[in-house]
Amino acid sequence: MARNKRDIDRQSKQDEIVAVARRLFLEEGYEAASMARVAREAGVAANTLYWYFTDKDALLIAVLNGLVLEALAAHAGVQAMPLKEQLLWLIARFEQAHRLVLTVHARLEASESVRTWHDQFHGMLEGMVIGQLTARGMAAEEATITATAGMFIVEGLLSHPHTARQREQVIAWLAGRSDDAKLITLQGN
Amino acid sequence: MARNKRDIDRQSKQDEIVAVARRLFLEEGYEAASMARVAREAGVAANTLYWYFTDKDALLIAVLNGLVLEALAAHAGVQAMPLKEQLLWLIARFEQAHRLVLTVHARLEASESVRTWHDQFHGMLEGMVIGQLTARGMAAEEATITATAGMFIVEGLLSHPHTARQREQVIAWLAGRSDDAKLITLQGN
DNA sequence: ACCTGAACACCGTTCAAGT
DNA sequence: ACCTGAACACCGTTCAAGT
Repeated sequence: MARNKRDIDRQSKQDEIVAVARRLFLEEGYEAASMARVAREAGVAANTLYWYFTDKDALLIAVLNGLVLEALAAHAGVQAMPLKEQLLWLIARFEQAHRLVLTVHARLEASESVRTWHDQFHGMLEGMVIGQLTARGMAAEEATITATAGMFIVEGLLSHPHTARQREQVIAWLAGRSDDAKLITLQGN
Repeated sequence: MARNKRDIDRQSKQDEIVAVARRLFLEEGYEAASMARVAREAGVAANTLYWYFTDKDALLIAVLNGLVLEALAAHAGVQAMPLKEQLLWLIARFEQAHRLVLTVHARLEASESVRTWHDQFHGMLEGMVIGQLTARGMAAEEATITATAGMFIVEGLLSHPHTARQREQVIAWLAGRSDDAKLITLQGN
């Protein structure tokens, strides 16, 4: 909670750096966008970045949090749609950030902070999917497995170039699978 | 086709370097294992590596080719098993190489040679899965989609830490999906 | 043909010094 | 508190020189 002017200044400066980093990370990739480059485009010396962020991974996480927060806000507008449409929306939205999906996975082993962020993100997203599936009548255990498989498929689509047709088909396949599970659940009752 | 002694010498020296690189890449990761380190443990100067390999990505590809070739040979012994068992075998086999799965994806954009290798590998593996699914009676188009989704799920399992129980369940879920498809195909006839 | 020492252009990060 | 110039320890890679 930023109170006084100093905190607000610090926050806005930090935001400015994150904005530059976000643009460069998305345009050229995490590895190709050096700290020196980010600093130059933000109008500060390279080592000044370390006054605001402990290291490059912390800067990455700040960028990711921004992207996720905006996506969550935008998701409110589509959360009433069928799950299949929501997944297609999600993939389309994160397509421009597909490089960062690969980056996060690549830095999992080297950076504990990235690993922590990744685990929390996965947990949150899976929780949302499980919630929707159970609300639609799927059994809890089946919903958990379906959510895990669904995450993997979404990640796969984001990580691999593919045609619009392929995307449609794979997501329809996934949705069909969860429909079957619901049917089986209902038959069981 | 190595004919004379010189070619054989070159080949064996190359193999020696690849063996060292493989051990280091698997143990410490591609990024952490520097060219200097590989060279030192192989008993040559760092720049000597560039006499045998054009760059670090070429060395990575040589390591990957070795792993894949050995896996293909070993696969002969399990190819009669149900697809579900084959997938579990595949995941168990590449578990120790899970870091390299992330590495390949991370280097897709930066390195054209890695991208080419990755695309060929995906094509080969998907082809094998599609072949098995159609041989078991699944329709061609459905088999293609199932194979794509299956690859994504296997990659997801290799990329994310998980329990043996989770692995069993997700693979069973996937196998169940392909059984349903076969059933539908048969009903259609 | 094969191998090397020395150098190059980077990289993320640290530190002492300034205001 | 905030920012910097200079340096540090690396990195992959290149090149001229040796045998």
